[in-house]
Amino acid sequence: MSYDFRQIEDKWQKEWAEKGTFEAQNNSDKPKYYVLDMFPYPSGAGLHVGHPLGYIASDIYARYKRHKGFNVLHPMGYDSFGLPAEQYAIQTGQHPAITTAANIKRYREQLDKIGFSFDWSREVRTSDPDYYKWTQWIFIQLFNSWYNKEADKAEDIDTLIALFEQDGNNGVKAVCDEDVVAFTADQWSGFTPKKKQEILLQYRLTYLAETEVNWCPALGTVLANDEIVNGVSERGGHTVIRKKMTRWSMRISAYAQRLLDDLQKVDWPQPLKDSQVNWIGRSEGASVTFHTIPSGDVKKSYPIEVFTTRPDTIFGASFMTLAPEHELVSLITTPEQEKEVAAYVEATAKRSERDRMADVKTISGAFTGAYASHPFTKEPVPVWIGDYVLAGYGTGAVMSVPCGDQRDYDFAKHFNIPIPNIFEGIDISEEAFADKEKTIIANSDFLNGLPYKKAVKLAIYELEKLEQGKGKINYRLRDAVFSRQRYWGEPFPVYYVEGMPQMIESKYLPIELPEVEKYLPTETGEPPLGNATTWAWNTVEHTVVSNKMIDHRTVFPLELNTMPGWAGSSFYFNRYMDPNNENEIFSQDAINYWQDVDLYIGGSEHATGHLLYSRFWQKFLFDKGVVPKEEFAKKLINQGMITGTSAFIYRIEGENTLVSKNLIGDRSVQPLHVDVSLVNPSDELDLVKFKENPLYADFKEAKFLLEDGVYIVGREVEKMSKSKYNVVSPDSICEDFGADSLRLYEMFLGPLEQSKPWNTAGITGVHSFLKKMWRLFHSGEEGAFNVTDDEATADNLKTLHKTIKKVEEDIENFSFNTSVSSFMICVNELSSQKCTSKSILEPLAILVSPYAPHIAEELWSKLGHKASIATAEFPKYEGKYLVESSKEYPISFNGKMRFKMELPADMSAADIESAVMAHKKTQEQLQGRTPKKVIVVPGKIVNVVG
RNA sequence: GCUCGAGUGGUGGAAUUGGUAGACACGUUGGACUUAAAAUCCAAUGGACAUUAGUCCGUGCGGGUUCAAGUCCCGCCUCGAGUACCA
Repeated sequence: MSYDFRQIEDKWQKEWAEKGTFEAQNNSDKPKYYVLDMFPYPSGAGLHVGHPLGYIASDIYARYKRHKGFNVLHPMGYDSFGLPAEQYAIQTGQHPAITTAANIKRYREQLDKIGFSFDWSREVRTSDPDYYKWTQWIFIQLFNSWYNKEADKAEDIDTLIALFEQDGNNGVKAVCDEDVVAFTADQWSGFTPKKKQEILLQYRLTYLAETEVNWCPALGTVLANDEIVNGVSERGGHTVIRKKMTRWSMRISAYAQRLLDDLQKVDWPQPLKDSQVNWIGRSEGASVTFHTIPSGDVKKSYPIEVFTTRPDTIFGASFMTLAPEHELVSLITTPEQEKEVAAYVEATAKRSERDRMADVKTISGAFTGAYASHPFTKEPVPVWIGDYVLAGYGTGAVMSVPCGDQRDYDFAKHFNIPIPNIFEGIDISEEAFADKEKTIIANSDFLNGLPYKKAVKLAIYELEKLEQGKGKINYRLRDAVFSRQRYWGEPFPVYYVEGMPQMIESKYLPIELPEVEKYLPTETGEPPLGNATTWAWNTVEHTVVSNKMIDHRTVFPLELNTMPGWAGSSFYFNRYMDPNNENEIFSQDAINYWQDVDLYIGGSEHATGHLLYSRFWQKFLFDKGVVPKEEFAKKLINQGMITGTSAFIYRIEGENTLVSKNLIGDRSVQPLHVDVSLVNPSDELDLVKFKENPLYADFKEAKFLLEDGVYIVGREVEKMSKSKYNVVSPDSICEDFGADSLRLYEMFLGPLEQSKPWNTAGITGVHSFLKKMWRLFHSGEEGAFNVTDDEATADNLKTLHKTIKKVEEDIENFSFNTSVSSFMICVNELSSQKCTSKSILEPLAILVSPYAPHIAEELWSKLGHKASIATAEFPKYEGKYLVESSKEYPISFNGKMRFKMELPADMSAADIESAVMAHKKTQEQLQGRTPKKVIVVPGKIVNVVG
């Protein structure tokens, strides 16, 4: 019987499922280990061979840890809310829940075929009401919390109310809206309930705010910054414009510093940490307030607050620049400048974000006619507006120091604004000087002669004395918009009374998504949930009205937006610990046992989205005492992307003729994607199948220009995608070579973290390794199972232990590719040694089992074991079998102090030692000195360092 | 522009901490077994000269440190990823 992978794989996959082999217990004497994959969005296209790469790696590690005696949690689920299902619903009327369920079924079938050791009893789906009940619950917790800067943590909103009652908001150090108004305890108690709610909303960790949002008209929805790439929507590439809307926001900015600091606590890839650091964008400096000088036309003085990282250069500030959107622009502009300013503001508003970013070189701006008084010199400083100042960063206004900042310099040159030099011994006639380290300040009153750091300190000190500034740390990280005008997302547990948001009590959760007739926004521009009016009323009736006295005529009673895609994925890793708990998000026992994720594997594209939001929610839940760890994942690995290798045919322009790649010459041709399944590994197109394929009906009558009778296609590496016809599905690989071959091959392809193109050609290598391994256990014409109790030879043991050592090291270092090589060497050696010893083959099966679990399991059972190989003990490495030796040799001396020495055969470690000593002596005679260091390279050579 | 990362045979990639460069695999060539093919097995496979031994050159380029450099240092080149008027 030969290696029948189909039969073996079917058998064991069934067995694992039936016996629940991989179900983890929430308590155990064994140490715990939590291995997690980023759960997928179940798209309609199914899996291609690129998707399982990370899953295979994590599965190998999970299986390895089980062999090492750990109680392993290795779950899988689906991030099943999302835009594609909704857009499909808009087009076809098919309910997203139905398409999503179908897609999940397909995903599950595909995943099962690969033989993963997932604990499916813990599956979660973010679109499942039993799951999003807890997404809604966390939202309520966030609403009922504020961020206490003094304690540096989130606290219950009641503690804030207590503070207000005691002493107003004087002395309350909170992260809150910028425009909170001061009030006393007396004033607080005098406020109407509505007024109190308005104030509290400015402190809550999730709050309603009228913000400028990224509105995508084509998708009819709001997008987060990270959903926009190069000014267009990530999905679909549609135009995005700025628009003011009332949205829910998450006060993630409260956690900016902790999100930054705690990166040191986690073992995550440096590039990923770098991009989070960059995204958070901490910069230290000062906020400085300039006051405008009243004039005949504008009688009032307005304070303009700016943020600068260079307060030391304040004496070089020769003008100020506001973002065109800045709220003071209309207030301070003088009548004679009004026309010009209005025209400029309108022009920038028209330009999309994309245009503005694409063209950063063109300098534009307008003078407002206003002047502000310099804090120290009291000289008038002209106030300009310019689109190089961004409304969304800092205060949307800058003090412009042309001698120290290239953008200010260019602006000043363009508009003929003076460029005073405040740097000692620096020529600024050509460009600005921005080197902090070489800065010595001049022409700056009390700052003269000081270097950068000292000047910054003194400038801030003096500004504080004038009450016109203070040291400040600014973050680029903005609060995250949390509302989407979509159907297929979590509904908010929110209703409104007199326009103020109220939380529905937790006991009524989940607030389930209603059925709607249409998945588009309503005709009045409300979100899709606005189509479900009975739902809205019934929900309020059921959860609120029957319990409280609420006026039925309150305007729209329920929140009609839904939550964004990242809501459900920001805590799922914790829910896996106790996924079927109906009463709690998870039991304290479960979370205290599993604690956090030990190994998390997923793509780097989530660096500033999912991974940042998840850290934020984890920190919040930590503050509230819900989770015991402040970071949710100790170690993280980014697997690389497997790209596709597209194939091209070439049609001669204007003719129905297809020309083989190498015959194109200087003909003008149109390259067309051709399905990669029609091309063999030698790049030859299968002309028969090609002509039969209805996709290529246009070419039925086409002429072919062939080389040596075959059509050679062109190749190019691209992202795997249906539209490029370069998708290779794992199912076809499993069908042809088996899941074990697929698993081994994906690992063998190259380092896990590296991107690489898929190329099916090489898979025969790993496949024949499996066949060879099978033959170690089976012999004769019929291939009967054949393992003996023979004692292992020294060579056998050496081969085995060498492999144990290598494979163990490789797994610990996540170098899975090289361990596959080790398996091949091991099997080659054992087969040339004709090893049939059970004492060798049994540990070998365990060694291979994380990589090729089906064949290992089969052999394990044939060796007479009743229990699954999954928990068999990983074999121990014994170094004594590894002493290497080889043949005789002459000692040579090449004049460069390098000596080669081959060691005699059958030498023990002690013999090698004495040979080295003898060698040292020889060298002493030759050189007249003793070598300091001797290095033995296993096998053949001794190098002596003199 | 800035920040990371990477450049090794025909190809994917090995190379422990500075210690035999090219493991392992694909591909190619030759051979065995076959009527034949497939499968399997064996051998060769960085380049050049020599074909018996052998010698020289070789890890993007140019320098340097070292007995010894793919690996460390300095200066370049190329490619990839992320990010970008962030004051």
